[in-house]
Formats: sequence, structure tokens, C-alpha cells
Amino acid sequence: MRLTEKEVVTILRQHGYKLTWQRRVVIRTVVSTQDHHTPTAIYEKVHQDYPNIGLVTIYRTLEILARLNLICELHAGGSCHSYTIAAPGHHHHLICSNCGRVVDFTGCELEELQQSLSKETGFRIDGHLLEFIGLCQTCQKETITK
Amino acid sequence: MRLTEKEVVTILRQHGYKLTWQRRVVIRTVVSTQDHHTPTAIYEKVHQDYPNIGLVTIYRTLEILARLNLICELHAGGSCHSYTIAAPGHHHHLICSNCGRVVDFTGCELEELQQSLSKETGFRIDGHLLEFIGLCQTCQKETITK
DNA sequence: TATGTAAATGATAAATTATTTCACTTAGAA
DNA sequence: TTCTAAGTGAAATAATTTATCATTTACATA
Repeated sequence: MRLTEKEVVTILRQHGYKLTWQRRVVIRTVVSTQDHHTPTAIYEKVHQDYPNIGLVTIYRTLEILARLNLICELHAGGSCHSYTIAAPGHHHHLICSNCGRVVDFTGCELEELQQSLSKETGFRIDGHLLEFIGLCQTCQKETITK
Repeated sequence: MRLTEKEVVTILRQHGYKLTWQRRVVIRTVVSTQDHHTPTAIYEKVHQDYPNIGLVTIYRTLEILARLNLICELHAGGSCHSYTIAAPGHHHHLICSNCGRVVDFTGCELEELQQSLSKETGFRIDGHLLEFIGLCQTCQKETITK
């Protein structure tokens, strides 16, 4: 399961960050869909209801949330400053290239590969980035009917 | 093995693109190291020897090379418009987060995972992005001695 | 509940990064 | 050598991201 607004807020405060309405609104937006969001997209969405919010605040909030691993940065498909709400634990993403919907999955089992890579190259491997890209069921149907 | 300057040039021409000295210089720069390069980094490097070259040309050339899969875009570590010379066939990258050195590897064996994911989610999966990030041997030593 | 203070915000400016336009140049085929 | 479509650089513009700073606010403490 993905983190809820409440959980994100709690963790944010546990780390000593203040809870402003601006931060709450950004969190709510990211949590509200399974899609990924760029800073500008969030700004435009939020700005409709809260015209006083500044774009800079969106950037700053996303930066904090990303640092605390409460949101995840995506790369395959769309902008590279594109975030989705996180799920606890080690996981990866399956992304729809058409609608931007993101599905989490676990169990990548790359430890063996990582070990042999490390042995062969001498690298100290600290992490990996794994994303699948494709078309979700809905978008497959839409593509067919077009 | 990675593509050579000659191979890249040949494929470029096979696709009907003209070979300008600007393109050759960009290709040469990307091929010359195992690192990844941003458009600006290439521009600054190239501009020393060829002050007449325009930054736009770098962007355009990189775009073409990427479309022809002659160079690969990287995401983990550094800018997201960051490219390294390609190796033929399906492969992935192991990136040093300190010096930017890139090592290719094959054999990710994600087909099984991809199939089960596709079955569970109904996605039609078209591809994946896999990168390992870590420290190469040289940078490990440097970090220790500091 | 009122108050003090560090943290956070928005406005502004500025720096970076990326794209568009267009007149001029050039690679390469004939 | 000539011709022409493709490519280039300069400049303007757009988009994205970061820095600065006076003002505002969350929230701990009294």
C-alpha cells in the first residue's frame, strides 16, 4: 500500500518540519492520484484552489518529501522531475506511457546480479533504478478503438 | 564493446543524415570517454577547439544520436539529459556516482518478472530501465584516503 | 490563550536549460 | 562544378530551477 496523507504528514513532523497549509495541499495532490506529477503540474492544479501559493514552495516541498523518501522520482516516461507518492519498503514502478498511471511492485531480486557485477567490476554498488514502461489496460483499449 | 566513432558515423549516414564536422566532433567527444555527458558539458569541451560551434547543434546532434540508439540516456546520478555512447544489443549501465564513469552489462533476466507483472496488472510492457549506481574502484580509494 | 522565535513563504530576480525561427552555409548527389 | 535539401549559428524566446530577502506563520513555551 501507498502512504496516506496522514502518514506523510506524521513523518514530516517527526522530522521537525512544520506543517503549513501549503505543504498539506501539495501532499494531498500527490497522494490523490496514482499518476506522477511534475512541479509545474502540481502548481497549476493547486493554484486553482489556492491562488496565493508560490511555485517555489512546490519545489521546496517536493524536495523535502523526496529526501524523506515519502515520494519517489520517476524517469521512464515524462519529465525527470516527476514524482509519485511512495510505498513503504523497497519497491519499483510500472508506468503507463500514455496516462502516467504508476503501479508499484516488489521482488526485483537483483541481489545475485548485483553481487556478480560488483565482483566483476570492483564497484561498490549502492543502489539501483528499475522501472518498467508500458500501456495500462485502459490505454490499450483506447489505442485499439482509435 | 561500445560503438566506435566510425560505426556511429556509418550508421548516421545510412539513415540519410549528412556528416558535418560539427556532428563528427560531438560524436568524437561522446566516444572518447566512458563517462556520461550533458549537452552543456559537451558544448564547453568542444567549444575550446571549435569556437564556432553552436550549443543548438549539440542539442540537435544528441537528439538524433539518441533516436538512432547510438547513444544512451542515463538517469541515476547526474543530469537527466546525460548521454553515453551505446553498445549494440540490449544492455544496461553501472554508473559511478562520483566520477560519472559508466560500465555496460548485459543479462538482466527480467523476462520472468516482466511476465508475471504483465499478468497481474494487465499492462502491456514495452521496456524497462535498469541502472546500478555505486562507486568505482578508483573513487573508493580516493574516498578512503580523504 | 498569548507570546517569542525559528522556520517557512512569496515576490522578485537571476541563472540555467531547452526550443523556435530564419537567413545563410554546406555536404554530397548528379 | 553546380544544385539543393539538409544543416548551422545567431538571436529571441520559453521553460525550468535556484537564490535572496523582507514578511508571515507554526508551534513550543509560558
